[in-house]
Amino acid sequence: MSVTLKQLAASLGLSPTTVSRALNGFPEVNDATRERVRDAALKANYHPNTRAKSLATGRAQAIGHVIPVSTSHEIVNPIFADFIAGAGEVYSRAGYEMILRVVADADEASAYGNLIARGAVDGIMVHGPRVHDPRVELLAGLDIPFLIHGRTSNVSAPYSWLDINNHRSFHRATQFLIDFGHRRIALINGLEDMDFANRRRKGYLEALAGAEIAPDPMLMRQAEMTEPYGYRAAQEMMQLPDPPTAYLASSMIVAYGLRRGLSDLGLKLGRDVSVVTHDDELSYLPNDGDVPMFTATQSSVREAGRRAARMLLQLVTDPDCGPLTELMETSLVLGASTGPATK
Amino acid sequence: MSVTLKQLAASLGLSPTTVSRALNGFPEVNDATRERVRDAALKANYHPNTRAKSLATGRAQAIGHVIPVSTSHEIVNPIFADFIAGAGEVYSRAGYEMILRVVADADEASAYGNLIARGAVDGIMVHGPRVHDPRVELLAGLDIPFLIHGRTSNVSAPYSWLDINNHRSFHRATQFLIDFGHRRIALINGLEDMDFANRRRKGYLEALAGAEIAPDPMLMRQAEMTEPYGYRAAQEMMQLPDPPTAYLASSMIVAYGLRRGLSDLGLKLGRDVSVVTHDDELSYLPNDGDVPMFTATQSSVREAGRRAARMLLQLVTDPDCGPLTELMETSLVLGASTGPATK
DNA sequence: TCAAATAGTCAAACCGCTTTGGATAGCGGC
DNA sequence: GCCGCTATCCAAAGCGGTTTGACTATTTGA
Repeated sequence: MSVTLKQLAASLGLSPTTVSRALNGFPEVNDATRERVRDAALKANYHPNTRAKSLATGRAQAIGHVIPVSTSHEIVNPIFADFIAGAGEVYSRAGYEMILRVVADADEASAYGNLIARGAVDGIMVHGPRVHDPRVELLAGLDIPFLIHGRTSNVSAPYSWLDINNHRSFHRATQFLIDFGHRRIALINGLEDMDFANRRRKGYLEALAGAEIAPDPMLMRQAEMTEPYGYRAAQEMMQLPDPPTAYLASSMIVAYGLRRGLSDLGLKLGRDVSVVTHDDELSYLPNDGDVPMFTATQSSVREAGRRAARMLLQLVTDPDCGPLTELMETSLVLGASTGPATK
Repeated sequence: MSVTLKQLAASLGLSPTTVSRALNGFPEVNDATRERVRDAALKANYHPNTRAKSLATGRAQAIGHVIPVSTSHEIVNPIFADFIAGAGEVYSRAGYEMILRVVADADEASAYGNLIARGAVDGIMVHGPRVHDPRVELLAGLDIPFLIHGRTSNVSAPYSWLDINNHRSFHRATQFLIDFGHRRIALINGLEDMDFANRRRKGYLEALAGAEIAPDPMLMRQAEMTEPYGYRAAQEMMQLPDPPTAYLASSMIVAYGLRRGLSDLGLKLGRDVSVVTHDDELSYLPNDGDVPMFTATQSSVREAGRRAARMLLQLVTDPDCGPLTELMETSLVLGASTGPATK
C-alpha cells in the first residue's frame, strides 16, 4: 500500500542510504540525484514511516498531553479544547504529533511513567496543576522535558511553566471593585487545591487587606466551575443579611450562572450588582463587542497553548536551555457588568 | 534510562525470544520461567518500546482524531472535549494511544493521507461531517478503518458511523411545541452545511408541515453556535411584527444566549416564551436537577465518544466486520423553559 | 604527472521488538 | 537401546528507517 524507502530506492536504482540522505537534505548528494529522488518520492506519495524513523533516530517526534479528569465530578475543563487547539497548531507546523491521554486523576502518575518508558514522546505537557503537585517532582526525576500549564507552589525542584498572572489579575479586579465603592465582594472561585484558584484567592485577599476590608468566609466559595454553581452562589448569597454588592467569578461559565441567579432575583448587572469574571477567551463564549457583557480579566488560553507548545518544543530541541518560564499578564476589559456600589 | 528487552533478557540469562514470549503470554514458556521474567520486568520497570513494537507487529496501536478548526471563525466546537474524554477512556483501557491533529479545515484532506501513509495510526475518527463530505470518499479509498461521528448525506460509499437521531430529535421537539399551541417557532440552528444541523432543519420543517404551518424564513437562522449568536437571534426576532412564541436552540450555549436575550426584554422562559434546546450533556453545563432549566433533547456526547471508540476499535480488530452504524436516540426532558403558547 | 583531497555512492550495522524455524533435552513405548 | 514426542529455549531474520565506515571516480595541488 504505502511505499517504503527500500522500494523507492530500488525503483530509482539507488541505495536506501542515498535516498534517505537525498530526502533529508544531507550535503553529500548530487543535486541532480536529489532532484530525481524528490520527484520520485512525490510521485509515489512516499512518506517515511514515523515509527521506523523514530526508532532509528531515537526521537519520537511527539508530545504527550495528559489531561486529568476529576474522578469525583467527571468534569472536563472546557479550556482544554482551546488550549489544545493552540498547541496543536504549533506542533503540526513543527512536524510533531500530539498524543493525548485522558486519565482519571488517580492514575496520573503511572500514565506519565508509562508514556515515557515506552518511548512514546519527547516531551510532556502537564495540565491542571494543584497547589502541591507531586507530578512536578515525579517528572523532574524522569529526565524528560516537560512544561506545566500553570504553576505549583511549595516545590523545590526547578521546572518550566507558562502561567497567567492569576494573583495580580484578581488583585486588580478586586481593587477595581473597591475603587467603585464596593466593600462586600464575593469570590466564586474554582477548587482551591488547584494552583490557579489558590493564587486568585490570595490576590483577592491581599486587595481586601490593602483596603482594610475584613474577608468574610460567607462570601467565599470554591467548587467545580459549572453554570449552576454560579447560579446557586448568587441566589444563596443574596439571602445573606448583608449580601455582596459585587462578585468575582472564576470563569465565564460561572459568570453566566451568576448572571442568571441575579437576574432571576430581578437584579441587573452593572446597576444593582457588579460582576467581574476571568475570561479565557473561549471561541464560543466571546466577551467582546463595543461594550463586552462582562468586565473581565482577559487572557487567551488558545494563545497560551501556542506559546506553551513553542516553549516545550524548545526544551525538547535543546534540553539544556534551562527552565523556561513565562508569566502572561491579563488585561482588564471594561464591560457592562460593573458599576459603582449602591446602598 | 529505560530498560530494553535485550538487557532484561541478558540480566536473566535468557534469550530475547523467550522473554518476549513470556511477557506476551505465549504457551511455549515454562511457567516457572514466565514467573521469573514477569518479576524481573516489574522490578526493572520494563515497558516495551511502543515504536519498536508497532514496527515489528505492523500495528500502530493508535487511533487518529482529526479535529477541524473552521478557518473563518477559529471556533473549536466545545463538544470535542467531552467526546474525546469519552473516547480516551476506552482507548487507554484497550491499550491504544490517541493521536490528535488540529487542522484548519482547508488542510484536512492532506492531514488524513499523511497520517496514514506514515503508518501512524490503525484507525481514524472523523469529526464534524458536512452534508456533502469529501472526506468519506477519500478515506474509503485509503483502506483504513474509520468511523464518523455524525453522518453525511449524498455519499454512495458505505461507511461506519455513530450519530444521534437529529432528525427525529428536532421533529419531536417541534411537535412538542406545536402541541403546546405554538405556531411561530424559530429555529436557531448551527451552520447548515454541517450534516447535523441540516438534519435538524429537516426534522423541524417536517413537523411544521405535519401541522400545516408554513415555514417562515424570518424565523430560521444558522451560524456558528456561540452565546452572542443566541442573544442576537432572540433580540432581533422579538422585534418582528409577528415574533416567535417559541425557539429551538441548537446547543446549550445558544440557549443561554437566547435566555439572556429574552430576559433582557423582560420575558420569562416558560411563561412568556418557550425554548427547547439540544443538550449534549457537557459536564460543565449540566441541565439537570428536579426541574432542569431547559426543556431539551438530551444525549451524552461523552457516552457517544465511548461508544464510537469501541466501534472503531472493533473495526480495527476485525476490518471485515462490515460497516458498523449506530443511531442513538435522544430523550426529551422537560424543563422550566417551556409552556403553552400565550397570545 | 602523481599523490592527495573531494564528491558521490553504497553495504552493513543498528534502533527494540516480534516471529519463524530450528535445536536440545527429557520422556515413554517398543 | 533406539525412536518419536513434547516441552523449552534460542539464533537469526525481519519491520522501515538512519548512520557509520568504506569504496570508487574525479578533481585538485605541487
